[in-house]
Amino acid sequence: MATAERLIESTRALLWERGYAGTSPKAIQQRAGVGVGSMYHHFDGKSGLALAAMERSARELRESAEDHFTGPGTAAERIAGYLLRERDVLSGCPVGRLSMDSEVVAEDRLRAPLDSLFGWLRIRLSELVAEGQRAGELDAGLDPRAVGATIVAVVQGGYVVSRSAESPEPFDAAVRGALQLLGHRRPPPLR
Amino acid sequence: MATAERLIESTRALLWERGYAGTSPKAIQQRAGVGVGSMYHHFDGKSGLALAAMERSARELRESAEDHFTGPGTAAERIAGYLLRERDVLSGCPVGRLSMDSEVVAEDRLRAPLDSLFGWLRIRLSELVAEGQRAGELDAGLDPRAVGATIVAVVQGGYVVSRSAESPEPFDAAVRGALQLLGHRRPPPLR
DNA sequence: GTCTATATGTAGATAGAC
DNA sequence: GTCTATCTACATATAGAC
Repeated sequence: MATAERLIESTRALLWERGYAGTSPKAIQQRAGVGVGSMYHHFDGKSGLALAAMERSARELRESAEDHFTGPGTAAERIAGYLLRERDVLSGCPVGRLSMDSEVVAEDRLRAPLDSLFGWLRIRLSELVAEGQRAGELDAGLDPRAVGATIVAVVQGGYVVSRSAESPEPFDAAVRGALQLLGHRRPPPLR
Repeated sequence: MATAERLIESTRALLWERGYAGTSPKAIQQRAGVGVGSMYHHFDGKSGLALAAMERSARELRESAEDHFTGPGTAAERIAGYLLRERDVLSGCPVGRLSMDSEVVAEDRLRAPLDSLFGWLRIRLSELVAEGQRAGELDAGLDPRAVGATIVAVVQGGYVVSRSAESPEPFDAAVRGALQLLGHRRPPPLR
C-alpha cells in the first residue's frame, strides 16, 4: 500500500478510536509505519490528513446506507433494515463522534464532511418516509423531514448512551422503540 | 468563592467547551485563577477534578429534568415539555458529549456519572410512558422501556447532528418528529 | 493552602541533507 | 520522497519552601 494511503487509513482508525484532539501526528506516523517527513510531504499537517480521512469515512457510511435504502422490500422495511443493520455500537459512529470535537466543528472544512453526511441521510430518510406514506405503510400525518431527522438522531444518540453504559443494550432499545413508534399500528410489525 | 469551588466550575466549563482530552490542567488553573500547587492540593490531578465536575453537571441535569417530569400536565405533556425545553443546542450536552472521549469511557469512575444519568433518565421516561398508556394518551402497544431509550437517544443524537450542521434546526426537527411519532393519532397534538 | 522550581515527555511542526 | 535534527510550547505532574 502506498504511503499516503497508509497514512489515511491510520488516521481513520485513530480518529475513530481517540477523536481528533486525542490523535497526534506521532501516533499517526507510528501506526502507518511512516516517518515524520513523509507525512508532511503528502499532507499539510494533522488537519489536512484528518480531512482526507473524514471524507473517506463519510463516503463509506453513505454508500453503506444507500445500499440499505435502495435494497428490496417496502419503504418501511428498508428504514427498519437500516436501523437494524450491524454496527460496532461501542466504538461509536466514525463520523458522528467527531462532532463533539471542538477543533473539528470550529474549522469549516473539517465540519463539512459531517454536515454533508447527515444532511444527505436526513434527505434520503425523509424520501423513504414519504414513500411509505404514499404506500399506506406509514401515517400520512407525519412530517417526513422531521421524522427523517428523528431517525438519524436515534442512531447517533444510541451510540452516546451505549458508550456511556459500556453496553449495546441502550442502542438496541432505542432502535426498538423507534420502530414501534413508526410502525406499531400495523400488524405484522416492521421486523 | 473557595478555591476548590472555582476549580470545579472552571473544569465544568472547559469540559463542556473542549471535552476531556482537550482540557489541560494549565487551562483549568488559569481560568480558575488558581496556582498549580493549589490544584494538586485539592484534587488528585485532572482525572479527580473531572470526576467532581462531571458529577456536579450530571446532578444539575438530573434535577432540571426531574422538574419537568414532576411538573403539571398529563404524562404526555410532561414528556413533550422535557423534549421542548430550552437547550444550548450548539454547545451539546455537558455530560453526553464526554461519552465520545475515550479516556473518559475507559476509566470506570469517570464513566459512572454518564451511565448513572442516562440510566436514570431512561427509567423516569419509561415510567412516564407507562403512565401515559394507563391514561390512554399513548398507545398501549408500546414498550415503555424501549420508548424511554428512544427519547433519550433523540436528544443526544439531536446534539450530534446540530453541531455538525452548526445550526439548531436539526435538533428541533428531530424533536418535532419524535413528538409526532408519540402523539400523531390524537388531536390536539402534544404541544 | 499556596507558591515557585523543576522534570520528563509529547504536540505539531520546519529545515535541510540524502 | 524519506530521513534525522531541531524547535517552541504545552501536558501533567512532583518537590519543597513559605
